[in-house]
Amino acid sequence: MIDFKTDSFQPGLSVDCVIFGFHNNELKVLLLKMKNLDFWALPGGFVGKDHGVDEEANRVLESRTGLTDIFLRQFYLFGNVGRTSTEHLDSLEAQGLISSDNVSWFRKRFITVGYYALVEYSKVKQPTVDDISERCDWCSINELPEMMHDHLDILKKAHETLKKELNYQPIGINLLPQEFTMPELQALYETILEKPLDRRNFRRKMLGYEILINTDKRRTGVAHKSPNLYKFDVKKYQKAIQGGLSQSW
Amino acid sequence: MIDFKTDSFQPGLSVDCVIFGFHNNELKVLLLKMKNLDFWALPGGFVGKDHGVDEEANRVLESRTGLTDIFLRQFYLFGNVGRTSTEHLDSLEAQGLISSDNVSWFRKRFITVGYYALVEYSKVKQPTVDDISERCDWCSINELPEMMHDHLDILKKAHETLKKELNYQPIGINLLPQEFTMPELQALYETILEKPLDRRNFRRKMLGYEILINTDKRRTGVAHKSPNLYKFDVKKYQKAIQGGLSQSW
DNA sequence: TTTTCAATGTGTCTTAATGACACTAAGATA
DNA sequence: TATCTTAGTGTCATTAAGACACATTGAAAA
Repeated sequence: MIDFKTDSFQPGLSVDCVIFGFHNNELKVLLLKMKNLDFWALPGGFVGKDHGVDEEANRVLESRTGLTDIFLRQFYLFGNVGRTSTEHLDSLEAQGLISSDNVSWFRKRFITVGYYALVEYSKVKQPTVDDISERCDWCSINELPEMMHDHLDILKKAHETLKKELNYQPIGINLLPQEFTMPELQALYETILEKPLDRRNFRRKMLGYEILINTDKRRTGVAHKSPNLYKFDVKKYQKAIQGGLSQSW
Repeated sequence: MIDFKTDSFQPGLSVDCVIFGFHNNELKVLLLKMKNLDFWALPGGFVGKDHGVDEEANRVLESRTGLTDIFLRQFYLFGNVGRTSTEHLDSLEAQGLISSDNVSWFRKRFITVGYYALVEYSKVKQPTVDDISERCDWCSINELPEMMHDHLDILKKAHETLKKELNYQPIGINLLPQEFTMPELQALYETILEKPLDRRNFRRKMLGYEILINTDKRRTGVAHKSPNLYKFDVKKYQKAIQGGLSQSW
């Protein structure tokens, strides 16, 4: 149960984080299952009156993953009037997940700022539940459960934005382990873009960015030719993010 | 003077519009000069409790330009704690531009949603002032006056966003008159991108998009060869905006 | 031990897009 | 009529992208 008696939050404003991870060749999102209810929500929070919105997004991310200094980007403000579901609020209230003191606070019209983060799946500590959620799990974006309010729209828009960002900047340093193979990197791109890519052309293009370092090690224990392990050249990677990769003009 | 006694607005939330126009080969922005004060502000508004944020942005745009159905896009939420200037608020108050009843409302921590619009300069009715502004003028983005709060940051970010958008979608249908010449279109691109482009390559690329219709008319009265007039093929233009122009993946 | 299998690594050709670049044409003005 | 300024146009070279096939490796199966 969250208590707002202190009135120390910006009213009608929340932050929701779409936390992407990559595992088993699937793009996953970290979601919370509401206690005793059949819908899930994006991890979110409310913005303290003396805290920046970015700050709150980072706090949410850290509280759910234990990670700091992570790629996290604001992508949209969702400000339609009907974006919250009164049915869902009814359910939360019925389950006692909103204190009676706070009911009016939660019933107000809310806008929410969407952020998306890219995190390394294996680095996320098995996320702990809180007062209002009974599970915090990775869900494949291909099999999403029913979601609270407009959280599905938020998630979809985050994914769209991510797809677009791939045209401007490299990706992977936050989503993959330190060392990875070219096919793994390709699988990540294919998963995000939801389409297959040519192996040879992908390799050529990716190597052309000059952000990869060949570690001269190989991944062993696979029932086929052992692939080469690469890591990112962090400096060049950052520079590529700054400067943007390919611009049309 | 704006009165908030009704308390019918989302507290601590505003909308600011960066309204771009193109005139004399300069990119211009519509700004308001605060009455008797030496700083200017983006046209903005507050979000009614039962109105969507997009809706309010459209209302602001229409109230300042008289135009509806205009390209208008949300691009960022500005949510830092210190983004409003107490000095500026002091000045507004000293000038009596904020009613004493509303002082506390305005002094609250505010976040603002940035929108940018592309409008045809000549179609904008000479904008009327309101209670708190004494002028509403087009300012060249190269010679901007001192601006209120973080409005310069907002403007800069809008311009950046616009530059990026040029990679994805055509531009001009909202900024240029119905009929225009290729050099005029090029000047628009050069102005937005802040760099010169090769005439021949620009023409080739632009015609390659297949969104232009040659009207077989010419612009007369110029002291040199009269250039051809083009117009946009609205259907194809819209389709190009939907589908995006060039994607790297 | 050998064979099989499944995935990896690699190079070339073709086509498309981009960048660089110079001359002729038109129309008003001097 | 000459001049001046800008518009219109085409080619070559370079780069990026798309399509495509075969040899290699290493575990697992035979």
